[in-house]
Amino acid sequence: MISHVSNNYTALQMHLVTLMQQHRNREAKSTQEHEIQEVKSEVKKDEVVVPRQFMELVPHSGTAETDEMTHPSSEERTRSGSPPNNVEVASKDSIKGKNEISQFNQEERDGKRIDREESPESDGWGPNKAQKLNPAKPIEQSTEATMRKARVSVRARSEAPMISDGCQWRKYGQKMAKGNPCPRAYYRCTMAVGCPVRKQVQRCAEDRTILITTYEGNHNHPLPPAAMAMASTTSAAASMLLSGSMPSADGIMNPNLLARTILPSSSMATISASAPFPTVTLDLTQSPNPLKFQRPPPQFDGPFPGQPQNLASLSSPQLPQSFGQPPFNQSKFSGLQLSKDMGSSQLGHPQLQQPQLPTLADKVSAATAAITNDPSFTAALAAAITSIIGGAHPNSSSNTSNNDNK
DNA sequence: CGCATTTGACCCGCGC
DNA sequence: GCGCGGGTCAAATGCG
Repeated sequence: MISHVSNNYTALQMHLVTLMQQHRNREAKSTQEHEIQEVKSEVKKDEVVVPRQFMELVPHSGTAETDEMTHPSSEERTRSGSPPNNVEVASKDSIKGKNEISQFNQEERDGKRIDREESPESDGWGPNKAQKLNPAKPIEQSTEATMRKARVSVRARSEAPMISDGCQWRKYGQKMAKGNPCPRAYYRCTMAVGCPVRKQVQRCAEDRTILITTYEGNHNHPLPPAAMAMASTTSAAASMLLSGSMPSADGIMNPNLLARTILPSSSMATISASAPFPTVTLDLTQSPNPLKFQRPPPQFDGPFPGQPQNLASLSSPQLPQSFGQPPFNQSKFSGLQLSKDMGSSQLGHPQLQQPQLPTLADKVSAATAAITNDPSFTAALAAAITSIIGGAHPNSSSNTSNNDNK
């Protein structure tokens, strides 16, 4: 049934894109007789709905990260390297509440942002310091803070005090969090001087075997393969969340809607925008529970009951990519249903599962891809999970990630 | 001795 | 304005 729904949904998307393109062509012809401003407004409208988000999301995929690996220093500085930085541009505009962005403007602001962000980083990580340094730009600062606060949280069962994720971390603080008898530990990345990435590690209050690791920020240095998976997840997640927060007449995407979209079907990846900071949660603690598949399919009865078209518009920017592989989505999606209860067993024996059966990462990727049609996000999710599950196998991690990208 | 960790102090935002 | 909680700093401490 889910495959059927997915089929219909895909067909609907294709139809929508076709209509939009026809509409656009017609407008382009007819507006030759109209005023130039009218033409501009149409074009802008289209840019906001389709190419803009496409432009933001695509570079955040694994390929962008790979570029960083091969050209770490110079590339990083010119285009700032860290995907959510682009997101910041989007959210900045979202706060300003204007849909007047063009690609040119975006580049221009990107340049400004680099200059802004470089100084606080070289000065240390403190957002407080950053705020003190630039007291004259409250709006942009708050947006920047929002960008930086986009987080990826990973829940996994582990007896160890910290999950090995390929990076080097230094503990810089520990606090007792309210409502949790277990202390929360604060770490920052020490693989490069001035790397802004931080993470928090805390045990779940309800189940202390569950370790909750929350990542924040983007690395400013090349990463080992195992660490890259997690980093790309952070980037893609932040990208997804914040690009979805931008306003438009069509309501491109709402994180709450997205959360409702992903949650009921996979129960593995959830997105929360209601938290103090937008957070993606990867839940790797799911115990086998076949009954979950008895649940009804996702119902879009969320906070936006009258706007099912939001879902279509959110996915449409990725259509050119996702349309190239509908069989991929569908087949893997059904694979998820068949073998989801392998999730916990794979945690213990990742290497045994790969040759014959789809990996857990494949399944999550397929599930989220089928729903979101966002290749960069789903690939990153899959890579992250592979990274965690196969923490001792960085090669398999990167391979799986690459395969997912393909 | 150098580095990492610990831990109390401090800062800041937010709600009342 | 005040208190609270989250997050960070930095001196003290521990460890190899």
